[in-house]
Amino acid sequence: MRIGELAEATGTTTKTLRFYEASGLLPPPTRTPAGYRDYSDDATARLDFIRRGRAAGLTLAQIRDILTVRDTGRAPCGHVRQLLAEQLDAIDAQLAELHALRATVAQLHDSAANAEPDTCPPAQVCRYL
Amino acid sequence: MRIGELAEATGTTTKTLRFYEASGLLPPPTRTPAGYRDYSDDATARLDFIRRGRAAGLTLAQIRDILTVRDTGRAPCGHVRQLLAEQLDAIDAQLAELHALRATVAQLHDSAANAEPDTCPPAQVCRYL
DNA sequence: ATGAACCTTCCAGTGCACGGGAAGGTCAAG
DNA sequence: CTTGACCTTCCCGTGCACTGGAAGGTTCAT
Repeated sequence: MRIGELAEATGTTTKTLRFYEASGLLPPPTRTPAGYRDYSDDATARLDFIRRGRAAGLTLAQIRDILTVRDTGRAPCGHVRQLLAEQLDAIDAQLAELHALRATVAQLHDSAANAEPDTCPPAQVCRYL
Repeated sequence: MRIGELAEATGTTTKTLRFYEASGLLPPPTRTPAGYRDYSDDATARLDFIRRGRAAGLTLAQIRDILTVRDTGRAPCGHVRQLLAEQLDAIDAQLAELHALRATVAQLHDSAANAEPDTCPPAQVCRYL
């Protein structure tokens, strides 16, 4: 498939796909005689993985590290385990912070929802936050 | 308190404090006769709020919106509730994605931890990922 | 064979959240 | 009265993840 089709299929842009290739996230695909990029089907799975990682806040460098280990396989297994453990720790830390923020925002929202409309007259400071 | 003390007290830098002021996150403090910034104590609480939001992945623009509403208080209460609800939704979506990523990374890590060392001979592709 | 819709490389710019460092003013200690 | 640590503004640089646009080649339908 050509770059435009892959971009369409994965909900991204041709610009981003070339950028990912230059950044080492996508392996250089084969080319047609005219020089067009010709992607195989597993590119979509790879891009889905990248998209999931991005949506969860991983950097491209982190995602590239995981993919590189997967691709080369020459890294010692201990290194793979360590890398995955580090990613798990990072994700857990992020989850903890996100849960904490959710709690405070939820509390603010509850007090705003439970307040009487009359307790917030115009021209007075709104103390929901 | 002066800008250096405030930076020290909140674990940030004078550069960041001036940047926050220019970005509308911190109100311009009073000045000493010499032109030095002279912060009141509630600046530390405000910066703690900013720090919590940042740690959880909110942008400065989102934090500024919340702070602006709090400061002016002239926004209708419905707007405040809506803003908080949107933040909650965004946080929940981020949490869901982060949980999903955690699950896949945890699975990879488990299979790596449970694998026999001998099943990963050198020069063979490591299929932990 | 011509026009639209693709594709190529390359270079430059964007938005975010700062950080570096210059050039100069201020303040307390010795 | 000088030294050093602070402060001021101003402007440029950085890293990340793209995004825009120029200049040109390819493919395909009409």
